[in-house]
Amino acid sequence: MKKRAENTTGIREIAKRANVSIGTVDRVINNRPGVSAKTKETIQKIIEELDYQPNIMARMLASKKVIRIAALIPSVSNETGYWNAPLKGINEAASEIRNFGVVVDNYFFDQNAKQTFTDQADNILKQNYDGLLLAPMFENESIAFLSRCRQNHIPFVLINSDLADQANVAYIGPDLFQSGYLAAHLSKYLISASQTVLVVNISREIDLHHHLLKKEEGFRTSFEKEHTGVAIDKVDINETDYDSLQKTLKRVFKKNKPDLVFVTNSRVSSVARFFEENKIQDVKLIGYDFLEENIEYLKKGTIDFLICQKPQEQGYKGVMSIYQHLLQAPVESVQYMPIDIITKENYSYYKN
Amino acid sequence: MKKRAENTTGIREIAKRANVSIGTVDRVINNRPGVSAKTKETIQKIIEELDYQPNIMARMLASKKVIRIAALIPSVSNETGYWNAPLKGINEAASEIRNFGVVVDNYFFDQNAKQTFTDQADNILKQNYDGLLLAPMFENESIAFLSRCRQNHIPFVLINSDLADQANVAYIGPDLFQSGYLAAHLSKYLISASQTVLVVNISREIDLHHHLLKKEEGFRTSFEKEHTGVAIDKVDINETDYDSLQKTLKRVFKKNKPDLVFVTNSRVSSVARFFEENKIQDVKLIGYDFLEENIEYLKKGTIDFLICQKPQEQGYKGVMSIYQHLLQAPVESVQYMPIDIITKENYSYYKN
DNA sequence: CTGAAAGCGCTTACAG
DNA sequence: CTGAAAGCGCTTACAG
Repeated sequence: MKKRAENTTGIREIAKRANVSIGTVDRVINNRPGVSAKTKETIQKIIEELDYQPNIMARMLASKKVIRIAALIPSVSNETGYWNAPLKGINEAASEIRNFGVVVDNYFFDQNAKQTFTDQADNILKQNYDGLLLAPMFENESIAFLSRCRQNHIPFVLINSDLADQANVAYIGPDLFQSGYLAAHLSKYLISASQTVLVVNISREIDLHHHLLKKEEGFRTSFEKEHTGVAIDKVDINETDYDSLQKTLKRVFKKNKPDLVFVTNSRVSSVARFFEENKIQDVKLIGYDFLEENIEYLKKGTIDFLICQKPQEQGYKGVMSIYQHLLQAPVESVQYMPIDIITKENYSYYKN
Repeated sequence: MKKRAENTTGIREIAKRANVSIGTVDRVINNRPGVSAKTKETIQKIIEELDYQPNIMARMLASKKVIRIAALIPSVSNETGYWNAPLKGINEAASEIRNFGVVVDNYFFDQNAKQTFTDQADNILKQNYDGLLLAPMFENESIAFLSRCRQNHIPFVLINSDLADQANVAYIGPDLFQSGYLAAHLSKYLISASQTVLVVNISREIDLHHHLLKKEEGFRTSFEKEHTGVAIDKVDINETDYDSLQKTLKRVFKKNKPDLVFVTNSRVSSVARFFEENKIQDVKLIGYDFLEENIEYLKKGTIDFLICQKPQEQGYKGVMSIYQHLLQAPVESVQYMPIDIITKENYSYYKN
């Protein structure tokens, strides 16, 4: 390896040109008070001329600072292993930047209990982190939390589902509306005009899981726009255990059996199980996420296709984005994930 | 931000415990000669006990070293813009690690002239880089080049197409065989048994573009394995200009018109143009890569689907992998890209 | 074979 | 408002 070229652009060079000490230069670079307007100006001019870029390594070393990032995401439940993937991405990013003085602490909440969310939010605020990565599953609670983060000048990125007007550094995740829209578009290949579609939202806190509703909205819009004459019913299932789900679906199917079911999240495998146990074979089924249980049903043909949006990458990029921001580097504020279609034919090639 | 905890694990602490100077500790950490076997051993023991991890930032700063990486990839020709995407990924990675004393130099060669490849290879070897990123489009020339890299102890990663037994740090790109295999699998939905398929390889140096042949092999294997009775013809087109291509295809189609054409690289748009100009509408068409001209034909329905394998990510991960390796971090040695299927329905959501 | 000193490009008290 | 000194955790000559 070669030696770095003689440094003629450092803080020392600036000091020499401005006829001041490096301490003064440091003050204006870091916007610290105690510099006369005049010297400040001359120094800034020189900085521009030299196109000075601070040496991040020297800075981190000298300041002995550690960048502390908190990540708050749902815990992996026995109902769905989805959050394994974002967590993996978060940990991957964390280990890549550990060498550069960054610590990432993971916090988890139960998607079925919003109290656990607010508890963890309080926890995080007490610890005074430098940045936050959040999966804002509960809308109102998230908004309250983020408002307190803003008060404490803690920048944050959002992953998995978006929240409008939160002054977040970045959103990394699906375009929820488009995701539902594409699902509808593909559905049109599976059914014909004037058939019936059923949208199924499964969540104990549906009113709070705004992201499900955005997907539903995109789904409906696609059908409405193209005037297919397809009728769209919907059902919200507020209990996530299989028995409750079965009871509800039985009732709905008895009343009006659909030709296609669109499940707005990863719990599509429960519906597939319902199909299997009740020998329902003529109903198409679409849902979300590359989970082992979903893939099983995809293989068998019970599920027709799954939509997946790179959950691991969301975690990885989420951490990297907040880190880049804390390093004062520019960060793309909206990073939509691609909308991947998983079928029986290509699932074995998919990388989560 | 918090102060880093009191450092009780640094080189200084090791020196104290071993009753030596930090210079000696440095020598054993970096495997430099001039340390007695005995002190070396005691120091190593302490390093293990403390689970000592060197501070990369301090190391880079003190050594004034710059990590220099060369990237050698095809230039963007007017025939195909494919290599824009990997280049973008390379540059993205380069700018992310520039702060950490890394310089990435890009070199380009003309895919239609292997001389330009060997010239650039010579160039790179003269400059004594610390690491190399290579798209080994020309098989024999690449093998010769890499053998010289090994002699010079320059580690390298391969992207886009693999080469066996080269002792590379990593391969990042498609599983070529599987890519062709999946293409064949999906083709079966477009045609029926006992129809005819034509494989088209377009390249001025086909014998050297081994990666096209690997895709063809996967494609054939899939059909053979499932005994569909489909007949597979093939044609190699050695001139990449449209007129030559048209002439050849006209001849082939006259003799035996296929029901489906599989183009093994991104030049599928030329075949689409041929279809269009000659009013061929009943032949299915499959090819590679998310390029503007390909997407145009996909929209029109001339191309049925495209296979795409994250070219930008290949460039990004290629640089990051060689960088991690030079930092002594472990790197996954085979990183296959997902095999994405692009259709009229989902192309607008695809991220290259 | 080993040690002591200087320095990498910054930041952080402290002194004036 | 400004400067001089010490130090971050290493590496690099140089001296012995």
